[in-house]
Parts: sequence; C-alpha cells; structure tokens
Amino acid sequence: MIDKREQILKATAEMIVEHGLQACPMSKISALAGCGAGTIYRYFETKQDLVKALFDDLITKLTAACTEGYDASLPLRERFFTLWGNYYRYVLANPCQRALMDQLLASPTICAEHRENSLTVLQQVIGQLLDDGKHQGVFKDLPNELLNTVTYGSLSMMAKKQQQAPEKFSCVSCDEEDILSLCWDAIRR
Amino acid sequence: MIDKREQILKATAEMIVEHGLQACPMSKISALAGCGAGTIYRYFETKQDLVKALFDDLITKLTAACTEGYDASLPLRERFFTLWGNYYRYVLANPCQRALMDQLLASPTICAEHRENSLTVLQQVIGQLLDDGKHQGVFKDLPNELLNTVTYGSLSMMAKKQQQAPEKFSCVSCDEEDILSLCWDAIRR
Amino acid sequence: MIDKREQILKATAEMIVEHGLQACPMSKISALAGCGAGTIYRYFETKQDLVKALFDDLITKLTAACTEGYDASLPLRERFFTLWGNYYRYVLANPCQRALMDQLLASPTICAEHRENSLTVLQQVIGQLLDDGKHQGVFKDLPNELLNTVTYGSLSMMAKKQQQAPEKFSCVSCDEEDILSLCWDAIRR
Amino acid sequence: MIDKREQILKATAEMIVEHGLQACPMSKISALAGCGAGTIYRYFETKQDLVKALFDDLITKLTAACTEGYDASLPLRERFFTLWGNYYRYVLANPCQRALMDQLLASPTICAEHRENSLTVLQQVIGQLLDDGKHQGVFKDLPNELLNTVTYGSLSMMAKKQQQAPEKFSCVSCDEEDILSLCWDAIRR
DNA sequence: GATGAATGAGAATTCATTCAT
DNA sequence: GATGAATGAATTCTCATTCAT
Repeated sequence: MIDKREQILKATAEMIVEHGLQACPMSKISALAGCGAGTIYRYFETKQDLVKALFDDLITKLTAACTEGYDASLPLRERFFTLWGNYYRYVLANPCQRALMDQLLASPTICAEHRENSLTVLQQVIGQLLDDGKHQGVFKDLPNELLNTVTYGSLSMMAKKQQQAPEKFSCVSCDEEDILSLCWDAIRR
Repeated sequence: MIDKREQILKATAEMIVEHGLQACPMSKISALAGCGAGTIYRYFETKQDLVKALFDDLITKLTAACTEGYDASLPLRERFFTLWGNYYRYVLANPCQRALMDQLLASPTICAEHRENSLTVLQQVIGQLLDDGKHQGVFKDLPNELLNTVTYGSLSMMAKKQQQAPEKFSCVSCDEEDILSLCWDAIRR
Repeated sequence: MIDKREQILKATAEMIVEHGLQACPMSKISALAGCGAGTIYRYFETKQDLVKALFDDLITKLTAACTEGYDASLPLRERFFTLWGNYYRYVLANPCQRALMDQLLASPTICAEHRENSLTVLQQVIGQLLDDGKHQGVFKDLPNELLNTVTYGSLSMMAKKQQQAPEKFSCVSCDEEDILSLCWDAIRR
Repeated sequence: MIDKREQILKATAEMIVEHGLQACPMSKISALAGCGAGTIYRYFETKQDLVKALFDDLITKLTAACTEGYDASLPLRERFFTLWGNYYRYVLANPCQRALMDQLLASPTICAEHRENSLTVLQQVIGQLLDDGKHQGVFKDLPNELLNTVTYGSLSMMAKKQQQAPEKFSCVSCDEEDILSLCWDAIRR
C-alpha cells in the first residue's frame, strides 16, 4: 500500500472539492481514504492541521510544477511563457487541485500570514522576471504587484472557467497560446 | 428598526467573511443580527436557503452597481470604463461583499447552475459590449469568454490583493485608471 | 418541572457514585437527568465544569448542614457535639453525597487550591472552636490541624464504613454518641 | 532491566496519582513505563485487570510494611505502636502509594468484595490486638470496627493532610508520637 | 517476546432546527 | 411575531485493544 498520509491528503482534497470545506466530516474522509477514523489523527493532530498540511502540499507541488524547466538566463518572452505556461497547464491538468486551491485561498481557514509565506518562493521568481522585464524596457513601468495580478488573475480565472463550463471554450483558438499572449500583451509596453 | 431580513443577511455575511463558511453557526448569526435564533427561520427556511439568499442578494446589488449610468449607445471605450469602473469601485468600496463573493463562488455550496443563472443579466450586457467592440474592429477577434475572463480575472484579483495587502499598493500609479487601461490594452486589437 | 440544573447535578452525582468518575459519560448523565445531551451544555461549559460545580454544590450544602444551630457562645462541649453531630448525621443521611465527596477529594480532578478555598468557611468555624478549647484548657495543646484531623478523619471514616458494611455496626452501642465521645476523648486534655 | 511488570505497575500508579483514574490512557502508561502499548497486554489482560493488580500489589506491600517486626506476644502498647507506627511511617514515606490507595478505595472501580478480601490479613491482626486489649481491660468496650475506624481514620487522614499541606505541619510537635498517642488515648479506657 | 500502527466503538461537544411561551 | 431553551443527530477526537512485523 502506498503512503497512508498521502492517501488521506488525497481523500481530503476530493471531499473538499466535491462537498465544500463546510461539509467534509472526518468520518467521510477516512472512509474515502480507506482507513479508520482514528488513523487520520496519527498523521495530523487536528482537522485544522490536516487542512493546513493539504494547503502546504498543494503549494509545494504547484511551485515545483511552475518552475520546472524555468531558466532565468533565457530570453524574457521565453521565461514568461515557460513559467506561466507551466502554471496554466498544471492547473488545467489538475482540476481538483485548482478547485481546492480556490476554496482554500478564499476561506479564512488558512490565515493570511500562512498563505503569504507559502507563496514566497514563487513570488520571488516572478518578481525577478518582472524586474528584468522593466529594466529591459519590455514591460510597462508599473508596480510588480499590478503586472503580476493581471497575469495571475487572468490565467487562474481562465482555468476556472474552462473547468466549470468547458463547452464555451471548445473553439480552436481558445488555447494556451491565446491566453498567454493576451497576458503578455497586457503587461508589455 | 430597519428591515430584519436585511440585518440577518448582513450578519451572515460578516460571519462568513470573518470565520469562513464552515464556522458560522446560526446561533452566532442570530446574536450578531440581534435577534433570536428562531427568528431567522421566519425569513429563511434552512441555513442553506439563507446562504443562497445571501448570494442572490449579493449578485443583485453587484449587478445594479455595475450597470449604473451604463448606456449602450455611448462610445465603446466609455462603455467599457463605465461598466468595469463601476465594478472595480464597488468591490473596493465593499470589501466584505467582495470577500464573501469569493468564498461563495469557490465553494460547491452554491451549485454551478444557480451561479450561472444569477449572472445572466451582467453577462448579457458584457456580451453585447464585446460583440460591438469586435464588430467595430476595436477588440481582438477572440471568444467573448476569453476576452471577458481576462478583464474580470484581472480586476477581481486586483481588488482582492489590494484588500489583503494594501501596503503593496500605496503608490500613486496603482489606481483605477492603470488597472482598467491594462485590461483595455489586453483585449483591444 | 423542578430546576433542570439541579436535576443534572443530581444525575451526575448518582452516576459518579455508582460507576466512578472514569465511567460516567455525558450521554448517560443526560439520560438519567431526563434531558438531551446538549442541554447539559446550557448549564455547564464542559464536563470538567460540571464536576467542579457539583463539588461546590456539595460543599455549600455540607457547610450549611454542619453549622445549622451552631452557636459560638454555647459551652464548648455543646459546640463540639453540635458541629460534629451535624456533620455525622448529615453524611449518614446522605450516603450518595458522602461517597461522592470521597471520590472528588481523592481525585486530582478538583485541584488542591479549589479544594482548599471551598472549605474556608468550615475551617474557620472549627479553628475558632479549637482555639477556644485550648484557651480554656479543655483541649490538648497541639496544633489545630492535628486535633481536627483526628476528629474529621474518624468521623468520615466511620460514616464510610457504616455505609459500606452496615452489618458490622448493627449493635446498639455504635451510635452517634459513642463515636463523638471517642473523638472528644481523643482531643481533650 | 528490572522486572517489566513492576515498571508498568509503577507507571500506572504515577499516572493515576497525577492525572486521576479518569485520565490515564494506556498509551501514556506505556510511554512512561518505557515499553510499547501492546506489551502491557502480555502482563495484564485488560486495563481493568491492570488496575486491580495494582491495588493488590499496593495492599500486599502495605500489609508487609505494617506487620514488619510485629510480635503478638509483646505488650499491648508496644504492639499498637509498632503496627500503627509502621503504617504511618510507610504512608508518609510513600506519598504516591498513599494517594493512589485513596483514589482506589474511593472509587467503585475496585468492587467492595475485592476490597474487603484483600484486607483480610491486616484486619485479623488488628482484630486480635483489639480483642486482647479489651480482654485486658485496656481498651474501651466498644466494637472493634469502631475502635479501629478511629485509629485508621485519624492516621490516614493525618498522612493525607501532611502530604497535601506540609506547611501546616512544620511544627516540632506534629510528629508520629503525638498522633499515635492521640489515637491510643481515644480508644483506651 | 516486544512493538506501535491501525482500528472503530464510544466519548465530549456542537449546532441546525423546533416549539412552548 | 419573536424568542431562546431544549433537543439529538452529527461531528471531532480519544483510547482500549489487536495484530502484522
């Protein structure tokens, strides 16, 4: 049998995505994970801890996915497309994780500070990319937060919409290229 | 005393924003609303109904705010800036409602169908705007969903970030103009 | 229906006496009290609080019973026999309360400080009695604690034994007079 | 390593004394005993059995301690002072065992019959002593139970008080001699 | 023999909902 | 109409006991 901790996290993720944070009792999580109710408490002290661990796990995997193959020495456009292409493909390929992240980021369950800390790595990579772009005169001379928000807001919303109403995006032109280009256009000079 | 139903909705909104959907018992809602626990049930059949009503109320107010002063016969740019300016100012001015909407839209508590229906009015207005823009050759020839998602995703994320970390946006240039222009740039040809 | 709080305390007392502190679930207490499990929590925040309240209640009743008709201006012997006679009759007449007190005083559930504080009133009355007796040269010139312990230890143990094995005390001479006299003899000069 | 059974009994005793019968899980007992949770079950069938064994162990040790050096052919006063002096010194020297006995004797966990049986040996020795004393006209002509209860009640309570509030007994005169003499005085003619 | 992870029945506690006042 | 005490099902969490290693 594979790692039990992993199984519990997976079951929790599925339960939250399907029924919402407010409707996923430990009993159902354990049933879905295929273990006794008490077993969860060997791996996580409280339900709160379980959810936090799930969040951390999510962020770790997302960070790894986004930065895969990313090389800060490549040309700017390539860096941008690699990073955000990685992000976009990852969330599209993992709808459950995307939906889960959505709920966790919207709820006060994960406190602001924890949320902030966990994203540090990714934010630094992005911050460097934007700084370089502004230096080279490629990006608009606006605060990183603003430039980044447009990109991240667009892509995350796009992924969400595609998963919630895929029929509206069946056309050929709605692919990764389009949406990434749109974002690129938005922030370049 | 103002309308009691309104008070209950307000109390529910505050509780959800502060403690999350999974931690707002009816008893605390009634206490915050200044009424007995039983009284809520005169206005809403179940807790589920209360939350749905809250969502509908939210959408109704948002729709009204966004379309205020909007005139489909005005020039395209003006229409765009009126509509999204309205949106952006409204969510910035009502952080509680913005945060609440975030949670409700992320959670499966409000089913997909209900969510979709409630946004019909706003979507039609936006759809018309985008169609007109593409007709006039001002907007990119991409699906409405895509164009709209970039705008909506950027603005909603922007408002969220400003509320969660206002210190990062204290600079002068981070104002409404910038962010709306960025969105306009992203979708125009 | 009489006071519900009182009923819950009574049920708790009976449960503890019959099954022990370690085997009286709230569910059984509520069943015995004739109320829903949740109702207990309207009156006591936690089980711990319930037990503490029970202890306080016990002490209050015991103090009242012991000091009934006690008058510090009466002759020493009369004062002694009134006070300890009251005590002895009370514990014999209320075996459940006596057994309960025994358990609560033996267990660390009620912390030492709380235990000490609750007995302050009774200890002052007894202290005065012993001081007066030593002044008058009637009692031995030994520390109050010691004199008192002999009396209290003897009487409480006596009551316990009589309740646990009444058959051994069926003889006529084992009455209140004997045991009180024995205690009086032990501490007088 | 010394006997593991002994270690488990010792750990159990400490846990019960510190946290009370109602709050000493097997897991914590095993941790304190320095063995696996399952190991306890090699030595004791159930938790109930463990507690019973602990009680029996306690009584055995107490009986041995009390009767050490006791000789029924010695003069009455010496017999009395040996026996109860042994008892008193033993409980003072072993506060944990004293406190534990207190809890076990107060709780219905150890059933009345078992309690009674285990004390048979000690009771016979004491019974003989009291019978002899009454025969010789030294003790009051009252039932053994009564005479014994005064002695045992006083001494056990005394030990308890000294351990719970040692500061009140710091005076020189509060020693073994005083308290034993007090008891002797109480029951002699 | 010893271990401690796993179990699930059962414990404390919460909370949506009802209903007598 | 409004109230909030009462309810008990449902929830989180604990712990005695088992058993594969």
